[in-house]
Amino acid sequence: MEARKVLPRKDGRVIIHFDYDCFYAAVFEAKNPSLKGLPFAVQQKHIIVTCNYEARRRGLHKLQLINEARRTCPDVIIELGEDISKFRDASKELYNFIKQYSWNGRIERLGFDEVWMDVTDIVDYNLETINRHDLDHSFFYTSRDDLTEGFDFDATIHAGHTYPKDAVSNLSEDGTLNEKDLRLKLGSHFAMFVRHQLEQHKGYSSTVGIATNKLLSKLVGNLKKPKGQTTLRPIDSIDSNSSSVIDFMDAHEIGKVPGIGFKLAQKLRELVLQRATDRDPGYSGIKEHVTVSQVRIHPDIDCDKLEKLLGGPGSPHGIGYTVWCLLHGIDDSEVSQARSVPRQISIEDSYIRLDTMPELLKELNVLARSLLKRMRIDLLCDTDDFGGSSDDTAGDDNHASKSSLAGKRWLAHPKTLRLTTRPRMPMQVDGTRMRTMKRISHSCPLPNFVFGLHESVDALAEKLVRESLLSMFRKLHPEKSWWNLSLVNLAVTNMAEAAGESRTANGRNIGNMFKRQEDVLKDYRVTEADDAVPSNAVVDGVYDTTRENVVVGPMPENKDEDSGWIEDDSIGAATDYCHTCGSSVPPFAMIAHQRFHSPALR
DNA sequence: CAGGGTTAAT
DNA sequence: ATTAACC
Repeated sequence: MEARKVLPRKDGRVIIHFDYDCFYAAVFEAKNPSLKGLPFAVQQKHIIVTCNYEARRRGLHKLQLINEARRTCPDVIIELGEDISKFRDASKELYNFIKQYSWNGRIERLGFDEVWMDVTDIVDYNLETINRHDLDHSFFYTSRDDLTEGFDFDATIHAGHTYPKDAVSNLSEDGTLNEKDLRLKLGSHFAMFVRHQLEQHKGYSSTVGIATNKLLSKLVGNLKKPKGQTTLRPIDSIDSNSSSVIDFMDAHEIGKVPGIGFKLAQKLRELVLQRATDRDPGYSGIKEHVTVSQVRIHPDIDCDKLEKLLGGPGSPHGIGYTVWCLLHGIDDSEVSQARSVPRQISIEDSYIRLDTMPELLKELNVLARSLLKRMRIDLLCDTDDFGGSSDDTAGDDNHASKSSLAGKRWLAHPKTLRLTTRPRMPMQVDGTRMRTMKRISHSCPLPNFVFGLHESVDALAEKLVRESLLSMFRKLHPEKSWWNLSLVNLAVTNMAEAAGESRTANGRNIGNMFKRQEDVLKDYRVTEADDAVPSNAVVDGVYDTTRENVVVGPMPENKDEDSGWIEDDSIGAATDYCHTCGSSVPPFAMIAHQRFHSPALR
């Protein structure tokens, strides 16, 4: 390994990061706009998960206890947000909306309320056509195909705010630096435009950051929190003695840097504060505010030392180098391509107390049902009807509410089923409870019967619990050990995409093209500018979307994996029911089943 | 370190 | 197959 000098940041890209403002609250407000002026919060279990800005003005904040919130603001309106399906739906809708403005498909979601977009290609295209002698009367092309689509803008300035606040605007005259700056200016105007479309057509406001990589774009957006946008201009002095990026990163608390989570942050703090962050007898609430600069300045900080400190069993290789890069604002990770199917589907719930078999079985059934429903929503698509639409006209086939399943096929088959629990730690002698959030999990092949569309979700869920989940649970919590769960999570992972899979066409397996449903955008006309929008950036555009969305990616290599899932040979017709847990158990297995219960009951 | 997740990298 | 990290 070489002693690296300043390996330069790559500033060749333009990345936009969107963050929808108080998203959960905004979803409720979109449906019920009268909430907007009122203090409004969304509750999950006993906490406020988010609240709108009116509520924040009155002293509420995220992750606040309900009681405390009501005391602080008796007028607050609270809605329950434990069922997250509407948030998921809204998130997908907004994501798909933004995606229409992407040319290269590099658009990535993080959680429900954040999206990155790599607009390098769009910026470069516009850079080629822009008139450098009349920058303040520029036109931004938002479509390659239709040159009437776009908006007027002033390319001499950034849209919105910038990080070096009012940086030396035209400091460098030598092409390269200005070119960098110009690219980000274009990016900022495009960001303003998309953000504006979002607000006009979907009713959601967002906060955005524009920079040359994912890390910086996300962080810089935070500077103007509600409804703002900020561009980070990478300005390095010629002698490398000063850098806006370094300055920007330096001020951050170490744990605020994306990619440095709880554990890494703790280790870095220990390094800087020498060995005493937590559990320091004598001190309880020390200020453990360690900044990026403190770590970066620290003598023991180079890639190798960091690797020794942070690397270990279970950590990714090269973590030291990665962290070193993050501290310096370097992040070469790509904005990932939009995917047509998720990598994983999981659902979970948490419990105050879950320590008996009947309760567990009930909860497993509930979770399994939701999981199967979600699989049918996210993984099932209409089988291609060739032009002549299949009876989707008036004739609702026999009342069938399940009619929708008729012509459906699976876009992907998850191959793995995973059960995760978070055991509640037993009480200690002093009555305290070792706080541990650790999860444990067990996985197994997902039985193929779950893909059957003729059986009801309820029936399939029961079968899944009986034939897979119970034995998995037993491996996580072996007999003899008493358990009390604070969380149960069920997931299907390891998606095998079924691209050209054709079981029906014997022998004939023509590579089938499938076109994604195209979102049909009506023509839009924008008339209003956002607060932060400079008046000259008012956009006036007409859009049409004939976006081809070809699914690229590895061919499915569909290994067998279909054809005859062998039933668990020990499962016969279940005729008896367990008196303890109520599950149906084949007679020959009842003895073992009972044994399963008894030691657990102490 | 709350709650209901998702993703990436072992 | 399991965990860390992120929202």
